[in-house]
Amino acid sequence: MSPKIVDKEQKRLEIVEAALQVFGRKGYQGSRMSDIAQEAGIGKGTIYEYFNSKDELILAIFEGLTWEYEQLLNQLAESSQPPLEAILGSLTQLLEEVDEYADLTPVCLELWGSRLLSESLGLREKMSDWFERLSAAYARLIVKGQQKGTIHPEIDAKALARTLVSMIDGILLHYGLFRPSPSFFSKQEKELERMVRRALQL
Amino acid sequence: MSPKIVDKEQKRLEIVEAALQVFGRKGYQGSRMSDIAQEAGIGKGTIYEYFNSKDELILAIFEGLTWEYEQLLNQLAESSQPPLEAILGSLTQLLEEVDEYADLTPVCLELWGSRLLSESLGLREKMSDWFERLSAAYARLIVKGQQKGTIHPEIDAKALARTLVSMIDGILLHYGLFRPSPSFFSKQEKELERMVRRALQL
Amino acid sequence: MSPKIVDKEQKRLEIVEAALQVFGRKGYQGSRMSDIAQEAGIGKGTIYEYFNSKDELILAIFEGLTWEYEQLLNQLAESSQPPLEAILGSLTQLLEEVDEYADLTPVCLELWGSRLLSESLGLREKMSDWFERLSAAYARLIVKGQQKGTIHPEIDAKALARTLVSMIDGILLHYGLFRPSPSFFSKQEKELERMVRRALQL
Amino acid sequence: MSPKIVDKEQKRLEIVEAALQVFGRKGYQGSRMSDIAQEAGIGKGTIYEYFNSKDELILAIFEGLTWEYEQLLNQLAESSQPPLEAILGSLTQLLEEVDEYADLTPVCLELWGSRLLSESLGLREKMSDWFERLSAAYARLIVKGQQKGTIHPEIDAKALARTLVSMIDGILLHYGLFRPSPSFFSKQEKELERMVRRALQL
DNA sequence: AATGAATGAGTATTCATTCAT
DNA sequence: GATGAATGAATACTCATTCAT
Repeated sequence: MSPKIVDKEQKRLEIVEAALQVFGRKGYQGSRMSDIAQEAGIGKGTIYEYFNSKDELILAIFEGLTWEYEQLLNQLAESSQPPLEAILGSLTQLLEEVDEYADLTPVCLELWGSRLLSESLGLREKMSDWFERLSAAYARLIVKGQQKGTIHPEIDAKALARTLVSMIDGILLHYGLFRPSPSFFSKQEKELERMVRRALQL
Repeated sequence: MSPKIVDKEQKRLEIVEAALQVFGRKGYQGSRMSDIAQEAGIGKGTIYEYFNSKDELILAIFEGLTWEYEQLLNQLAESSQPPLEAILGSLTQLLEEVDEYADLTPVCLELWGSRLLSESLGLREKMSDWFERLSAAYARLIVKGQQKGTIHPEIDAKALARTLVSMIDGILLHYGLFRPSPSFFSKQEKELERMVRRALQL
Repeated sequence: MSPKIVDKEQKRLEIVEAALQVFGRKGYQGSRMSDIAQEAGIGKGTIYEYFNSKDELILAIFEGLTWEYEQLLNQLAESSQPPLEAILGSLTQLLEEVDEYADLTPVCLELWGSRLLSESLGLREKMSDWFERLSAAYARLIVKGQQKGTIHPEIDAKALARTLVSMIDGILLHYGLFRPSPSFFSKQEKELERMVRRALQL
Repeated sequence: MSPKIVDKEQKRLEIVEAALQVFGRKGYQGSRMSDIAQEAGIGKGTIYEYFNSKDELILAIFEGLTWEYEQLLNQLAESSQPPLEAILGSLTQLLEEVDEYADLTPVCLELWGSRLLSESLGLREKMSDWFERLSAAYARLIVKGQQKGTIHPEIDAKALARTLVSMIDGILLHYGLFRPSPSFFSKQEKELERMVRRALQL
C-alpha cells in the first residue's frame, strides 16, 4: 500500500518488459543479465532485487502468458455460442492476438527445445498441461455439438481436438518465425477457418 | 576410391550418428564435444579431423534431413496420383516416418529458437526455404486439382498450402515433444486426413 | 551529555552486540551487513551512521576485548600476591572467563588467518602486541619470583613467559572450537595448573 | 605406467605446490585461481584438469599434511622409548618440523575459523579427529608410564594429554603467525621440554 | 536521523578449439 | 591420422556501500 510497494511492482514489470525485449532480440542464452539491465536503464544488481535468477525472470514472463491463456480457457468454457462457433471463435482469437506474443516465439522454442532449461524450469510439463487443457475444452465442445447434431457424429472428439491444438500451435509458431505479410496471413486465417468448419460440420 | 577415402566417409558418418544420439539425449547446448567423441568411441580431437566445429556437426545432421526432405519433394512432383491423393499421401507419409526424427525434435526447436545459432548456421533461412518449397508443391497440386475440378475452386491455393505446412509441422513437433501413444496418434492421423480431405473436396 | 549523544552511544553498543551475535553464528565472511541490521532491528543503512565499514565493526568488537584484556594486565601488574600465585591466578582467570568469548573464537581465527583482513585491520600487529605485553608481565613476575627464591632460578623468564602465553592461547582456541564438556575442561584446568606450578617451583 | 600418467601426477604436484605458495602469500579467500595458474606457469583452465574446484585444491594440500601426521602417530605408537621420552620426543619433533608448515599456518586458521569453508570441507571434523587421536596416543603413553612408575600417578592421563595437544598447537600457531627468532624459539623449546618433563615426572 | 533501493566490482567455472606428440 | 592435455574467453551472481528520500 505504501508508495514503495507500488514502485516495486512497477519496476518489476519494467524489468520483465525489458527482458522480453532483449530475449526477443537475442534469445535466452544469448542475452546477458547486463543486457537486460541496460535495456531497463538500471544496474545489473538491481535485477536481483526483484528476481533471484535469470530463470526466475523467464518464469515471470511465462506467468504472463499463462494468465492470458487462462482467460482463453475461461472464455471457451463460459461461451454461450453454439459449439462450432465457439471453437472457430477461439481459433480466430488466437490468430488475431498472434502479434502480442510473436516476438517471444523463438524464445519459447529455445527454452522448450533445450532439455536443460526446459526441465529445470518445468516448462515441458507446463506446456503439456496447457495443451491438454485446451484440447479437453475443444473436445467437450465437439461432443456437445455432436449431441446437438451440429457437429459430424463420426468424429473422434479427443483425437480431433488434440490435432486442432497441434495445428494451431504450428501455425502460431510459423507466424512467429517467418512473419508472413498481414494480407497473406489473413488469407491463411480464412482457409483455416473454412477447413475447420468443413471438417466439423455435418 | 582409395580405402582411405572410404574410411573417412565411413568415420564421418559414424560421428554424425554419435552426435545424433547425444544431441537427442542431452540437447545441443547440453552436449559436449567430449560426449560425442566418447559415444563415437574416438578421441575428442578426432572429431575436428572431420568437422571444423560443433556447428558444422549440426549442419551435417541437417543435411541428412535435407536429403530425406528432397526425396519427399521429388515424390510429390513426380507423383502420378490425382492431386488430392498426392497431398493426402504426402501428409500420411510424413506422419508415418515421424518416429525416425522424433528424437531430434527438441534439438530442432532448440536450434531453431536460438537466435544465435539459428542465424550463424543459416538455419532460419534454410527452414524457411524448406517450408516454402513444400508449400509451393502443395499449391501446385491444389491448382491442378482445381483445374481438373476435383478440388474446391474457391480455395486460395497458396494460403491453404502454406497453412497445411504449418499445421503438419505443428503436429510433428507435438509428436516429438509429447509422444502420444501409437493408438491415439493413429486416430489423430485419421482425423487429420478426414479434415484435409473435406477441406479440399468440392 | 545531551540525550542525543546518549542515544548514539547506546545504539552503537546495540549494533556491536548484534554484530557479535551474528558473527558468532555465521562467521565474518558469512555475515552480511543486512543480517546484522536485522539482528539489531534497524535498517541496513543505519549501521553506516555509526560505523564506516564492516571492518570498523569488527574493530569495535576487538576494542571491547582489548578493554577486558587491559583489565587483566592491570590486575597482574598491581597484584599483591606472590609471583607464582599471581601467574597461576591469571591463567585460572583466563580459563574461567573462557565462555564469554568462546563464541567469538572461530571469528578470531578467521580474521587472524586471513591475510587480507588481518593486515588491513592491523589485527596481526595488535594481537602480537597483546601477547607480547602479557608475556612481558609474566616474565616480570617470574624474575621477581626468582629474586625472592620462590621460582626456579634456571628458568629463562622471557622464553617461558612467551611459551605460557602461546600455550594458554592454544587451550582457549581448542576450547572455543571443540567445546569440551565442563567436567573434562575442569580436569584440564587442574592439570594445567599442576603443570605450571611444578614447572615454576624450585 | 605410460609417460602420460607420470606427467599427470607430476603436474598435479606442481599445481599443489603453486597453490601452497599462493595461499601462503595471500590466504585462501585472497587467492584467485588465476594467481595459482600463473604461479604454476599454466593456464587457468588447466587447474581444472587436475582438480574439480578450489576446495578440492585445498583438500589436496591438507591430505599432504594428514600423511605427515599419520607418520607421527605411527612413530608414537611403535616407539620403543620409555613413555616420558616418547612424549618429549614427539613434542620436540613437532617443534623441529615447524618451518615446513609455518607458511600454511594462516591459511589453516582462515579455513578453520571460517564456518562456511570449514564445514563444507569437513575440516572442523577432520581437525577434531586429528587432535583426539594424538591426545589418545599421549594418554596411552602416560598410563603406561604410570604403570611403570616413571610418570606421576596422580595425573589424569586423558585430561593432561588433551591439554598437551592444545598447548603444542598454540605454540605452533604462534610460531607460524609471529615467527620468533630461531634463537628465542630454541629457548622456548627448552623451557617447554623442562616444563613437560617436570609435570610428568614423579 | 533513518532507511533500503540501487549499484557494479569481483571471481569460480565450463567447454569448444588447438596443437604438440 | 589420432589423440587429449592445455587453453582462456565468457558470464551469472553476491554483497558492501552509497545516497535520495
